[in-house]
Amino acid sequence: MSRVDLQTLNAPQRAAVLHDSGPLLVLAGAGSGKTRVITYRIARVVSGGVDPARVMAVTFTNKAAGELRQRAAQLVGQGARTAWIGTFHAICARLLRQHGQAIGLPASFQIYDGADQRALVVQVMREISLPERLFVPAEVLGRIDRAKNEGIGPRDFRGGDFFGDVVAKVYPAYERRLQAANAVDFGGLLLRTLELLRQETTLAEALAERFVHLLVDEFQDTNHVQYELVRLLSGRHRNLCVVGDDDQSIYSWRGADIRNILDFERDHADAAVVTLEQNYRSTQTILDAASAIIARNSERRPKRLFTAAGPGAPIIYAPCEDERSEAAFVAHAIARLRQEEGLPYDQCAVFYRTHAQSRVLEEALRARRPAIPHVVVGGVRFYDRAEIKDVLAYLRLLANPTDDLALQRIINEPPRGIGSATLAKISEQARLDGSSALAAARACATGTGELSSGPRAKLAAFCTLIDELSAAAATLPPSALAELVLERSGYGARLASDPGPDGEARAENLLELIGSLRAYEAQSEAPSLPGFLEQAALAGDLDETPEEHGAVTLMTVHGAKGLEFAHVFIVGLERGVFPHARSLDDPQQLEEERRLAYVAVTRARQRLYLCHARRRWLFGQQQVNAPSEFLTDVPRRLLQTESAFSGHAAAVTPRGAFDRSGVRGAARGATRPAGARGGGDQAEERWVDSDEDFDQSAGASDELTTNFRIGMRVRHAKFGVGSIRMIGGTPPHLNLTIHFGEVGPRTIRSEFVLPL
DNA sequence: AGTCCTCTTCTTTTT
DNA sequence: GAAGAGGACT
Repeated sequence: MSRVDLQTLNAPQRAAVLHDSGPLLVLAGAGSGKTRVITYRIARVVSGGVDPARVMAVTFTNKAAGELRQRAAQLVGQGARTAWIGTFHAICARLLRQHGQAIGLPASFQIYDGADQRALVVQVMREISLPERLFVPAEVLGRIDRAKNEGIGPRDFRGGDFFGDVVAKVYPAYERRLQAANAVDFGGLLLRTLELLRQETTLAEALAERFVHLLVDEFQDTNHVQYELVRLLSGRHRNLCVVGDDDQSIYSWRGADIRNILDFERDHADAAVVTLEQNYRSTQTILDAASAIIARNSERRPKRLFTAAGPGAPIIYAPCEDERSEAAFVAHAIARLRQEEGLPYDQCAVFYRTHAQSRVLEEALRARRPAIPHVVVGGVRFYDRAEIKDVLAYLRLLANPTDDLALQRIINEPPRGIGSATLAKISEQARLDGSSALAAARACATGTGELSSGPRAKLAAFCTLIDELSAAAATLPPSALAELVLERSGYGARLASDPGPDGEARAENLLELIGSLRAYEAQSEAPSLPGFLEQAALAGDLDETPEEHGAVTLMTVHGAKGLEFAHVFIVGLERGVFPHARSLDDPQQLEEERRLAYVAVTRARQRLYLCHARRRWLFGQQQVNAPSEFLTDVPRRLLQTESAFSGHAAAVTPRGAFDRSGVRGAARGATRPAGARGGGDQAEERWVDSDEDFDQSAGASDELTTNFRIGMRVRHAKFGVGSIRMIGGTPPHLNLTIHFGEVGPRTIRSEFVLPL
């Protein structure tokens, strides 16, 4: 291993790299050189004589896979190219393309992304007349996805509860539709691969024989199906190296099961375990803060990060009046860093819990005198933009004529006079014939059905268009085909004739699409339309992180995993924002939020800024939130408060005052006629308005009053306004007063005193 | 059939 | 505050 210098590794890292054979668990704390261990290990295995083509390394994101591939190539040279390095989804797609026929999947199958899945669920629900008002399609889909992640196919799915029984009706129909469209969804890529390996045991054995070494990155994020896949593929040689950090498990909502890493030793009795605790990234101060946050979780392997670096600068705590001054603070601080320390912008990053928070920050960065260059990573995926999806739908239909979803998307896009009435006839025809929508459209256009001549001619014209394009698809490279689609469909012309402000942006996006098609053709060995569509479907929204662009990076905490920056700002540290409101009443979800906070904090190398806003405009409403517990968990000695900014922070909400206009349900509900449609029923909302700065709250006074609104549903009346008082003394008591709004002349009000 | 407007709903995180 | 659905109007 010529270029692998073991001397640069610390003892446990070296142990992990040199571990010979058998299962290996590497518990890698944040910033402990995890990627290095993986790449060095690959290099060592290869230099030890193993054919790189017999090494598989699996990651979760395309970004991580790309980095791994690149760094492996640096160490082993071009031979690394033949190694199987990719995301679970990409590797499964590859296996299914090669061998999927055995389970009835044509090699040209399509990959449906989240949007496609949702559309499909809506269709199925309409088909079996499930009211969307009652059953939210996204939740139905969520349940289906969860089942898939747990390895439960449509046949094995049992509802178990009221909602589950509804899902049990949708799931099989949904799966049938997928099959009919020759499509596989994200979960299906994994589940069907598992199905394939279980059914085709010869194939499974051959693959297990082939892959001498299997490495899995971010093992804490594996779900049950992924775990099984790994188990099967590594079953022959048992050289399974899993790397992960239970404290950084932040994808349980996607089916990740933290138990996979916590129980690895139980499942592999002879597993070697290496723990990497030395951190090479952050200052001790930052690590202390991170430890203080994560220490409150119960489900974790105890470990303690340490660093040889000194304590470094204190963490800046910035309480702000509202989200705008919070954003202004961030912009101000970055500008100052730039001015006083000459810090490059790309050394700074701002993390938030949800994408919705990025807007204010962008505005604030743009508003500064010399505007601060910035990049927002993630958000709307490129391939999710409407115009891109439209053109892709044409391409998909050409690649796969049974893709009904694609047909429906473009049959009247651009408008060509084919409306809902015609569409209904087509789907009726498709149902009668048991054919695809495109075939049914052809039948309607040529047959003597009850379609009147006008629509029929329009439909015929559309069919001719598709025929013409399919003929071209046989000979043209994908990029030329896309151009032809734009030209012949009239899509390009329509876009050109629409010079709206974002019309230009959309035209640009289409050019970029053509560009990415060309890039794909240049870089791929055997470019094909299905190949490109696969790449597009599997592309994530944060695949390329432009760190070299000299710009401040704005992203969600989820997007930040695996990255590091010299200066990190975490904004919106408020109860209800981060931790997210939906996690507040579930201890397990709260633990995940905590891990998320841990991930955020450990991204910082030198300086960390923790911000929160007292008031925030959210849901189009002014809200008042208490500081996040993740903030208050950080020991005071690590913090330096910076409230001098803009003077707003000094303003304290008068005790007991509560802006009536902020009371959404009470104000609106009162004016709404009784018995109006029940659609307005809201999910529960809660947040707390604290009068006290959290800095002073502990011990400073024995009485603390906060106002709050609580949401509850009592028939159609909702929401209360109230106050909560902590009464000192031993034992301490809570005084809870709730106004349930006015009913006629009466105020409904309740008061409780609760011992703690 | 298409367009425009209003009303409603919903907001986590993503391969 | 945005996007989607549904309704009314052209």
